[in-house]
Amino acid sequence: MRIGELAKATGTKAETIRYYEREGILPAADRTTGNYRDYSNEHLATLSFVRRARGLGFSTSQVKELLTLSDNDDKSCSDVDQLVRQQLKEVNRKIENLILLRDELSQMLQSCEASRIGDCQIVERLAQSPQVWR
Amino acid sequence: MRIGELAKATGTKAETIRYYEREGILPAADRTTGNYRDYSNEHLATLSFVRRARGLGFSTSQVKELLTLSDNDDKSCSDVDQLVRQQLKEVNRKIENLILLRDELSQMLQSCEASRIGDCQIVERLAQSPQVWR
DNA sequence: TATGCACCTTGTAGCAGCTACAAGGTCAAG
DNA sequence: CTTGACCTTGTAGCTGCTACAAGGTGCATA
Repeated sequence: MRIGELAKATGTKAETIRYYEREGILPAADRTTGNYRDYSNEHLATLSFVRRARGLGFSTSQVKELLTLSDNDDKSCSDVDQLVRQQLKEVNRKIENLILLRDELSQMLQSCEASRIGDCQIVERLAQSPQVWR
Repeated sequence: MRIGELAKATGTKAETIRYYEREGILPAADRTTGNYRDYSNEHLATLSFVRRARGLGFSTSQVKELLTLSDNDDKSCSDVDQLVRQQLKEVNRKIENLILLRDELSQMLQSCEASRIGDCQIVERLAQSPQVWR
């Protein structure tokens, strides 16, 4: 199948697929006589895997690791487990930070609604609140 | 005050401060005879504002807007309110996505612990699960 | 006065993960 | 034989910094 078809099938832009090839994330495809990339079902499966892992927040280098691991059937499972655990931790960290952030933002909104007229309390808050972030 | 001092005072790298100047986020400072940037307390206040807003997840262009708004005292409050509301919405969206993501990741881990030996269930899941993300 | 050292200057390139061109080649339908 | 959809490579851009390199400044000390 050509790049456009693969793109459609996986919801990936053709440019992104070529980018993955350049980066060694997706193996290079065979070429047709007209020099078009010619993808196999293997490619389709791998690209789906890649997109899924990326969608789960794994970095491209983590995705590469996952792909390598999933190729060697022996001893890989604990390593994969480790990667997933690490990613889960990271996601939890992000969630916590975002919740703090959300609380601050909604407090801002509340303080604004309290002050009908006059100086904007939000701006004040932005300028003065304690530096809780990060 | 020189850039290093401002950097320390705000927890910002000097390079980032110069970047903000280039991008028109922070106004350019006066120069000393030796061509060093010489910052005022106004700059300090503005940079604190910028860092705080960035820490709350506002993009640099949103930060610019906020700064412009906070300069014109009239009619600005509702615009600021709008920006904050928009950002809050964005943050909530991110939180929801991350929670979905977390659930998937922990399900993966559970399926892995279930299968003591043999093929890695995580890899299977990565390859096959429905495309829930995004 | 010389020298060392911390600090500053500009300019440029790099990071991730794409995305968006431009300029041209291929191929099937009409 | 032309049109138009698709493909090719190459390069530059996006966000928000960060990290150099090569050189200038300013102050304390020998």
